[in-house]
Parts: sequence; structure tokens; C-alpha cells
Amino acid sequence: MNRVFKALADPTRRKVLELLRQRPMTAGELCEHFPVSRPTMSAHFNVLREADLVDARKQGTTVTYRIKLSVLEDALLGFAQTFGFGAETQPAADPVSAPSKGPRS
Amino acid sequence: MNRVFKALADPTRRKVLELLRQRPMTAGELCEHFPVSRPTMSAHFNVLREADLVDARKQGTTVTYRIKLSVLEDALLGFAQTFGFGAETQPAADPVSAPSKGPRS
DNA sequence: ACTCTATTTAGATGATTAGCTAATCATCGA
DNA sequence: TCGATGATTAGCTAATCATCTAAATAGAGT
Repeated sequence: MNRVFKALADPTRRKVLELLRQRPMTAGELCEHFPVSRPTMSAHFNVLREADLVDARKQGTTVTYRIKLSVLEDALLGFAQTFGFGAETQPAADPVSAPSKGPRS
Repeated sequence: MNRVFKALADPTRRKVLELLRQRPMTAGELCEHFPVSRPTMSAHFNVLREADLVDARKQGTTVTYRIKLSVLEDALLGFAQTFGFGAETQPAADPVSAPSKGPRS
């Protein structure tokens, strides 16, 4: 869980997660949204992957990243509950695990 | 909001917040819970204060820290809502601002 | 096999961070 | 005013971090 908070500490990584919330995206596609080099973005992806916040799937030459919403939810709401707020939750619209959409990890 | 997430990135600071959730505590009192030097803790307090997550009140020679639950809640749940979870919330039990509970200033 | 494209790895650099000790500041009680 | 106590500031080191360029890896198409 420490890794999750560490991962969330960087605004670039938070924005990556927000982009992935809309739909899975390839590394290159994600890179286009940021003014930093590709290797830098790759490093950010690594941090997110080590925090288990995203899933990377290689298809041919491209890598598609997919947010793992449940991991984010568990960390965020688990922590929130420690402080007494955010007790009740509904699983939320999940473009990844939604039926007949993307394959789940 | 970036400062909040930066502040939450350190486990010591997260634990400080959890301690302060129970009741306001003085700097020295908080220090007793951690195996690091007082100046180090003082630096952590600064980070928390700059993130507006705690309020410091000086009374004589001691400084009492108090969590600002609403700031934490806004950041945490605001971010959570970006991802679709944690939509409904109740303000949560607040030992600090609750009437006739903890020693108020 | 060659080449083009997508992505990651290697290696370097400057900035930030967490930690320490020693010193300072501020307040209280005698 | 002096000395003790609680807390912070100053100044340092070691480690981590975000970033870069250049090079390596891995498929796909010709």
C-alpha cells in the first residue's frame, strides 16, 4: 500500500491513471499527453506497475496499459475508512471489467 | 492537492495523521511513537502543515497538532470520485470538532 | 535479411527528500 | 535573570527521484 501512495505522489502518474480510466491505452498513446520523453514515461509506467495499479499487455510491438481499478479503490477507500469517511461504496463504472468491453487481467 | 498526495507518500506522515485522528497531540507526544529524531519529526510536521493537513497551535512551550479532517477528506474523496468510486459520503465522526469530546483549545 | 516503428534499458545528472547532530529560540518556574 | 524544557532551525550526508540522451530489444512488413 505504501507503493500505491508513492505512485500517487506524482502528478504525471495520477494523470496517467485518469487517462486510463476512460479506456486502456498504449504506451505511445499515453506519451502524447505529456511533455516528457518516452523513457521518462516508461519509468512512470514501471512505478505504476510495481504498485499494481496498472496491467501491461504486449500485443505485437505495442504495449497496452490498463488501470486496475480495484487496486486503486482498495487502497484509497481502505485508507479513507481509517479516517471514518467513505464507508459506503458502489463498485463504480469500470470500462475495463465491463462486460463485452476489454479483457480483464 | 499535489502537496496532499506528496505528504501522504510517506508512511511516517500517514501514521501521524492516524494518531491525530484519535485526538490532538503535542509534537513531543507524537514523537514518542516514532523511532526517529525530533528534528526529523519536526520536518514531517512541516510537510503536513504545508499540505494544510494539520493545524499547529502553540500553547506556552508546547505545540499541539490537530488534523484537518475536511482537507484530507476533500483531497481523498475528490480524487476517488474522479474514478467513480466513493460518491456518497457522510462527514464522518470527527473527534476534534465533536462537541464535549477531546480537549478543545 | 533489412528496416521501420514501438518500447524499454542503461547510464548520467540535477533536484528533492529523509535522516542525523548541534545549535538556536521561546516559554516557564524558581 | 537563570536554568530547564519543548520545539524548531541550520547545516550536513546519503539515498531516492524525475529527467534526459543514446543504445538495445522486439515485432511486422517488405
